[in-house]
Amino acid sequence: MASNVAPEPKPDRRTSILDAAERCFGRAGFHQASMHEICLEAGMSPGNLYRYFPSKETLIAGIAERNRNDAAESFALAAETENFFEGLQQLARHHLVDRSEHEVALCTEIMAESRRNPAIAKLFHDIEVDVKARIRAMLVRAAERGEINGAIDFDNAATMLMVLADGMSWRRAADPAFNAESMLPLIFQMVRCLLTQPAPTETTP
Amino acid sequence: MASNVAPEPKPDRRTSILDAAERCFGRAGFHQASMHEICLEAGMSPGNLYRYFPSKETLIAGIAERNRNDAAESFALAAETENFFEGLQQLARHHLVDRSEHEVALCTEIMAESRRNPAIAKLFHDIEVDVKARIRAMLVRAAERGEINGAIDFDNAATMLMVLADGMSWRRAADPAFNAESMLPLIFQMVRCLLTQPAPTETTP
DNA sequence: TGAATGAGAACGAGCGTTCACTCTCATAGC
DNA sequence: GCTATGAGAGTGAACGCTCGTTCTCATTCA
Repeated sequence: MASNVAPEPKPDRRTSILDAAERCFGRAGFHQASMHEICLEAGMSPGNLYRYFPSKETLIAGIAERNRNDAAESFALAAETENFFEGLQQLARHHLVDRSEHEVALCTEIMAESRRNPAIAKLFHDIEVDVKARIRAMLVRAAERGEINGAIDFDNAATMLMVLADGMSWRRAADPAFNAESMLPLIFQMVRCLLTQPAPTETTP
Repeated sequence: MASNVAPEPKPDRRTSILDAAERCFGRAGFHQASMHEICLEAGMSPGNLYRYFPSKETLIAGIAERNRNDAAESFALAAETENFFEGLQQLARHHLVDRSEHEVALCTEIMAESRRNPAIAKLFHDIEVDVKARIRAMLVRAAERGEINGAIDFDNAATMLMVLADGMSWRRAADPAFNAESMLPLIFQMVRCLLTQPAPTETTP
């Protein structure tokens, strides 16, 4: 991380700018946070900041990319556990409970932005696909080990787990007083049911 | 709802402006849609539009209020069914599947805005509280009828249902290709489990 | 010395908003 | 019947301001 081979002389400068921007964006939103504000937060003049990021757009993209990559990475770690439900529990705690309010706020911002900024949308979508593939792989492995029902639709089940995670995120964003931890037992009750019971008769009345 | 006692001569003008604003906001976001754009969409000059809404802020608040009220209202209707699971199914279809992509987009915008605009936050929170109370009442009534387990924690269960709904919303927002309808069977499998099975042993390891 | 690094005033564009004005039309006065 | 009156709907150029960005110039370091 410290010494790059080729042409990245001081990555710390860039990350500290991203840190400052993240604070401002989380506080005020992508389009209400001004570059002056970010410069102030980063302790840096506009002229200098623009030597590291050529536009506000790239700053937004940088934040979004870093945030999404962090999520995907933390995910990859927990996906490697031997016991499926234990891995899932660890994942849930990290992703649903431990995240700061600030991170949750940033997520809502990225989400809203990705609906109108194609570059962000692509980033967002690619990582979503990656995460879903990982969850699916976790499920398949768990089924092979006999931990969950092998007859379920793995794609739908993976999507459902993402729905649950998203729901917890949105709830945290909507209500600062929401106690994510207290919901975990119910979440796991439902997930166990989802993954171990036979699929319901697919009636669509 | 109507603030003035007597002289509300042409409410259609206000709603048609709100309609135009909703289209613009959904397309570009609250802070990237310009008043000029909204004026154009409404077929009206800025000067005239400002006779109906004194600021962009009030326009945003108007949109958010209308949107939230619509959601709460559609909710109140379905909550009155006799059979609990039937009412829930109807509610789910209306709220999770039938909503247009545009409405979903607007929701992400309102959510992001409510994290930094206290007026919107209050609006948002009040309606959330109202909806949760309604769901809770539905659950209590269902328990009295013996449709669901009477020993569950009604508050947590109501919150969990909202988590599910939020998750579906967010998933739709994140992925335009997401097929909400195909998830309904799984949702209902999980909800049945949540509401009819005994609560899990509350281990927090 | 020369390149890298940094500062901060300045710029033009675009924003939300205002203001001076016109148009429309029902009523009043003759 | 015809014009004067006045109130409200509607207009759009213009304003002040803030924004993202750039430019010029200083400082630091090797």
